[in-house]
Amino acid sequence: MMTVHEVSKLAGVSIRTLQYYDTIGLLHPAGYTDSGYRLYDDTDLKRLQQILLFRELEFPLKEIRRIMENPDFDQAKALSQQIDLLTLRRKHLDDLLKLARQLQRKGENNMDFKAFDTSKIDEYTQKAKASWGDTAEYKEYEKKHGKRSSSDSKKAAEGLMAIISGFAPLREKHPSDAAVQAQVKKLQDFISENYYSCTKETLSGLGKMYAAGGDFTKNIDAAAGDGAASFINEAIQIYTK
Amino acid sequence: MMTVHEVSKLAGVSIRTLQYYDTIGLLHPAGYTDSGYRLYDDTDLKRLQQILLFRELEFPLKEIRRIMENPDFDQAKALSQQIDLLTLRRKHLDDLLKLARQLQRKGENNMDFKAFDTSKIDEYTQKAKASWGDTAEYKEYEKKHGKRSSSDSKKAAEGLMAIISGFAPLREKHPSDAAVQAQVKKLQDFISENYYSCTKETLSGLGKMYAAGGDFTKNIDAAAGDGAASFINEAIQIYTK
DNA sequence: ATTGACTCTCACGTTACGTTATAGTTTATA
DNA sequence: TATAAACTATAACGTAACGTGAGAGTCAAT
Repeated sequence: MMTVHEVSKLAGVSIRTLQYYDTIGLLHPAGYTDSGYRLYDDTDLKRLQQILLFRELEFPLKEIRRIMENPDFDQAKALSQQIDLLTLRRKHLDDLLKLARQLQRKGENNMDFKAFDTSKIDEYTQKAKASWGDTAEYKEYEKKHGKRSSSDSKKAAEGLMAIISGFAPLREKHPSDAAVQAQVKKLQDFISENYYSCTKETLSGLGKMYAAGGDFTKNIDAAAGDGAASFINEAIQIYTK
Repeated sequence: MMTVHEVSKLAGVSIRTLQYYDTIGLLHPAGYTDSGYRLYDDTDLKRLQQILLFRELEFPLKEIRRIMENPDFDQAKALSQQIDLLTLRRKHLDDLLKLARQLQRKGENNMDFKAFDTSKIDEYTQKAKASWGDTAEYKEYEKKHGKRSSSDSKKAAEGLMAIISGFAPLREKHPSDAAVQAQVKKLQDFISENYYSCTKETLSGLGKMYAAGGDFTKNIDAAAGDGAASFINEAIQIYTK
């Protein structure tokens, strides 16, 4: 059993934060002393770790609580999503870095704000949140963000997975093989049509995310065989170079 | 001249945000129509871009204003620091990703919170802020964070640069050469003693930052010759593998 | 028994906007 | 030319996640 001070030191959060998390019901300590001092155990620490991961991804504390309160909360699933989101964020940082370097070199104008665009991250975040039960909020979101009904987006997702599956019979070839590369182009075109303009750069980022070990990796490997995500990523990296 | 709506669309910020930035004096539009509508020009857009970069790095708006108000505000210097900070953040994300993957694999406990530690980022942020004039706040910060007086830290910095300079005569050799690798080890030991425990992993991250094109790159190249930062990074990457 | 280091619970302050509410302005259309 | 549709303005209150004292017990060591 650890005191607030000890947990604070170990986890790098303030004592006030621990107190706050207790009062809002996000993280109750395992117990209290007679005099009301908080006492944390290992389970609490693990929970805190989860919370901090969500927090790094800028989930509101209320959301985090809702997600973790859920009786069918799935730690593995959460980690999967967190990995996807972290990968997206890394991509975002890379974009910003590139912009900064451009500005540095050209000293002059580069009136580009695409690097600040977080819509892809936001979208995945929304989906992730929605996958944790609250159907009401999700419908709300769908209504707000255009009419693409969930049946439409399901159809799009199916089309995407069909293309992904198309990689399965190509697995024996080299990623640089013409047939494989053609399939990559198919993928790019499909994304451009159904989601957003998919430049080579965007595609490269997607490839990395596919192979990052999160939900994407799982789904892809399930659809096109183990190791498929990694294979596709290799093909994409060749294609985009 | 663009309206709020147009700027909002282009830059991906809300109209409210533009209004707010105007009232707090962070970004005044170039002019107003007779009826009080805001009108922005290209200069404003460039300024907004700078602001957004600072904001991505979680600088408080007041700080951003103070920095950019400063008559000797140096855009190039700002970009340099921003690059360093973005690089640090990327490293931070990589750490989190690694932690998440570990948790995913081992399903079991990995009671490690080092990945959440942002002290290096915070420290550099403080230094960056301090370099923009406000000596009062900086002294305050030094007082708070232990007694390492600025003379002490200057001595440490000098020691570091001495080691960096030590790479200069080795530039003709291959990064994997024993002499070069020995120098890398010297560097690691020095950092461990004077700053923080410098694992191979930490060192690898530092190497990348050295070569990222920001302040570090500049200082290193100035001390040990052009291209030195990149050379040192290569040596580090070999050493840490 | 006292001191110094911890801890507790209020309770107000802060940042960066989101969100109405109310009202004037400009543009497109009938 | 009237009038709706779309845009913009200020004002003012709401929110999230704590930071920062204030005032008051608690615990470990001297």
